[in-house]
Amino acid sequence: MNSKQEKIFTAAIEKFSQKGSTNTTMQEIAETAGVGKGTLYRYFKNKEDLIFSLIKYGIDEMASKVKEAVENVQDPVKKLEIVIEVQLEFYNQYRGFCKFLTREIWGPQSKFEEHIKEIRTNNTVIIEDIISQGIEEGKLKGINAELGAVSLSGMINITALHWFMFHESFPVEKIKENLISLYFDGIII
Amino acid sequence: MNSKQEKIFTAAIEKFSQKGSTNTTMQEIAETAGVGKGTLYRYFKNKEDLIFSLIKYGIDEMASKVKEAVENVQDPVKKLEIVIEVQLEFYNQYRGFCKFLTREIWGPQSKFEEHIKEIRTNNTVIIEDIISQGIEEGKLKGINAELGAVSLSGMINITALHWFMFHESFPVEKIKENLISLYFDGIII
Amino acid sequence: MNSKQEKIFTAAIEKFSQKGSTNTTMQEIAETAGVGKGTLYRYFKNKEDLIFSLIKYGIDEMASKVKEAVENVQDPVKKLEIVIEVQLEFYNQYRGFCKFLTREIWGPQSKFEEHIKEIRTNNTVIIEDIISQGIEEGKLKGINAELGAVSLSGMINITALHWFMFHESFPVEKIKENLISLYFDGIII
Amino acid sequence: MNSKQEKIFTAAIEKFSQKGSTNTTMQEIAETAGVGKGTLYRYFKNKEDLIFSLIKYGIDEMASKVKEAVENVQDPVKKLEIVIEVQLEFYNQYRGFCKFLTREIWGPQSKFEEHIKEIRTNNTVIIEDIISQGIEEGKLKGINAELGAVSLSGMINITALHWFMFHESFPVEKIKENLISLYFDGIII
DNA sequence: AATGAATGAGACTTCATTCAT
DNA sequence: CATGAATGAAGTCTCATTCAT
Repeated sequence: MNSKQEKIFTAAIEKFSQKGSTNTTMQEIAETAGVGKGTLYRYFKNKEDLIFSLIKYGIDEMASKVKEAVENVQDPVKKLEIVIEVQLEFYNQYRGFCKFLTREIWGPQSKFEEHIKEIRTNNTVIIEDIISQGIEEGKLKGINAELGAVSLSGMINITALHWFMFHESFPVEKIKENLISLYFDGIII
Repeated sequence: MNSKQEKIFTAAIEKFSQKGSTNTTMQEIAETAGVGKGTLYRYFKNKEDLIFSLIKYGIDEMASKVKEAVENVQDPVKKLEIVIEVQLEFYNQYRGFCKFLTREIWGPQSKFEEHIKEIRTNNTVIIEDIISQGIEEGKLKGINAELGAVSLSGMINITALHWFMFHESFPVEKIKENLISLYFDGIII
Repeated sequence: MNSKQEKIFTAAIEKFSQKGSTNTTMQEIAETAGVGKGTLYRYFKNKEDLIFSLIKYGIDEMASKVKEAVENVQDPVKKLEIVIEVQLEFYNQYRGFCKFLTREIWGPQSKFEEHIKEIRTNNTVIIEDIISQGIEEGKLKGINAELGAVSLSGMINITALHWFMFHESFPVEKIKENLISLYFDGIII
Repeated sequence: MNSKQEKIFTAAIEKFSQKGSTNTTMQEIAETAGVGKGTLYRYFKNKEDLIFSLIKYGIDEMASKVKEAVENVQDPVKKLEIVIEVQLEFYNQYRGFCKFLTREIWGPQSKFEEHIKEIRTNNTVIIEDIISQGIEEGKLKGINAELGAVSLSGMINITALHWFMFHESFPVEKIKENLISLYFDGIII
């Protein structure tokens, strides 16, 4: 990735996570990134494009990390455990992005609703497929796979966000254990 | 509640849920409510106050419905079932509010962060208390009660929102069953 | 006409005639008119709308003055004389508008080209009709009426503009005589 | 003339005639000319200089064509006929320049007002001198020579522009005949 | 010499808020 | 009390110009 674009991305996430995308001005992003205001518009068509690119970049990044981690694992139960672990780690490492993402993904997407749907789907579908596989193999309960995937997504996302906002520390290991216990002892037959 | 204030609330939720609070102008709210722009400022100090009042009103409303429904029930397991049911029903009935709330509650609270924390806590604490009670009574697993509460909250909220946005219908009964199955068979010993 | 709109019109013509519409900022117009910047946008959708409204208003004004002056005259030659006189007087009285109009009417109309054509036509057609009438009555030479109308329009407009820019005074009477002599002794049989 | 400068001139006229000089960016001109943006600044001090150079180049070109064509002619009436013919031909051949010129020459000259005056004068004075000569020789009416020159200029310019904008074809011969008839039978004793 | 990435002044426009009616 | 015309701070975006390569 281009180094200047990277600086802009980093600056944007920092600001967006602190103040929300709507309350952050392009001016602020430029200053934080250490570039001129006009430079932002060389790399992104407009503010909306910058936001959308960030969402896409972040989700794709997370999704690919999850895919990679799960690739050579066969057991769907083990796979789900890895999903939880990787996502928690990702959120922990990129807390700003986590905050930013949660807001934007449920926001009024107006212009790029379709893209957001697609992006969001890409992420959820990974989990959904694992659950479907697990159900077929008789290792997981026969619940609605989509609902199972969305629920897990929501649990992880909201819990992480809650901890970032209400607690000083984020004990990934402890939270992971709890979430797995909570989600597994129900879903495993 | 004053009738004019109610009209404003209704109009605001309608607009906020469609376009987000930042993309909604006071003008639009006034027009939708059928009152003059200046009138909004008789009932609310400013836009921020209107947003905050809405959040508070909505959450308090939901919390009081939950409290009321749970009041005379002893069994914590039954209580949790009721929580899920009541919240799903509430979101279903006030879909606009559900969308609005999810965005705002995780948004950049800037000015009234403390109030939001308090409000959000009020809601989560109900669930947390039920879980604590259940653990003491030996009916629920000994997980971290706060995490259990936040997880449930997230599951319900995100799942509801997902269904509103990706599916035509919202089969409350079916979703309730699935969520209960998912959450219960794990948390119940 | 609304008094504030009139103030804006006057201010806009003053500025536009001095610096051209593109080099005049909405800020300047607001200041000159003694109103707030936002007020401009209560009366006009945007800058383009303001420019277009001015053109339309001015041309309609001039056309209606011409029509009125010519109404009860029968002789087409006398009519043409009146046209020249009225237009010169109009340009003389509203020099700023004359400058502004000449630039805009031949400018890159982009968005409202069709409207401009219509407006410009409305004005030229009055002269064209008089010429056609004169030809039918055998009092004017059988030249192309449209060309005759456009030529006269151009002569008047460019001559007026030239005098405003290169001479201190604008001797309407003298110029009128010269133009009539020039245009008449050719067109009259 | 340098070949790269010529490419820039051609590109600039094309764009200016289409969108007006203010609505054309240096970027666009560079792209159309097939050179880098920075190169424009090797050949012209800035955008204003480019515009001014174009005006000067075009008018000088036209004026020299007129001068050349008129050089060995004695009769002032014949001279005027040639002026009309040459200018119409010139406009017809360089329609884009005709549009561009008409706008700019009457535009808000701000920075180079004096130069424009000089340039414009150069052109008008040729006609003015012919008229003066004709008056002295007793072949033309004793009207104000400057007004006669400006009027003819205006007639030709505006008529040409009108035909470019409102009609598909530009029948030079027909228009020439009409203009000569119109202008001559009045100005010739 | 030629290029085009980078810059930032400045333009247009929106909208929360005020206040005279 | 209610209204909506008026305001101007502030935001997004454009584009002439510079300068390192």
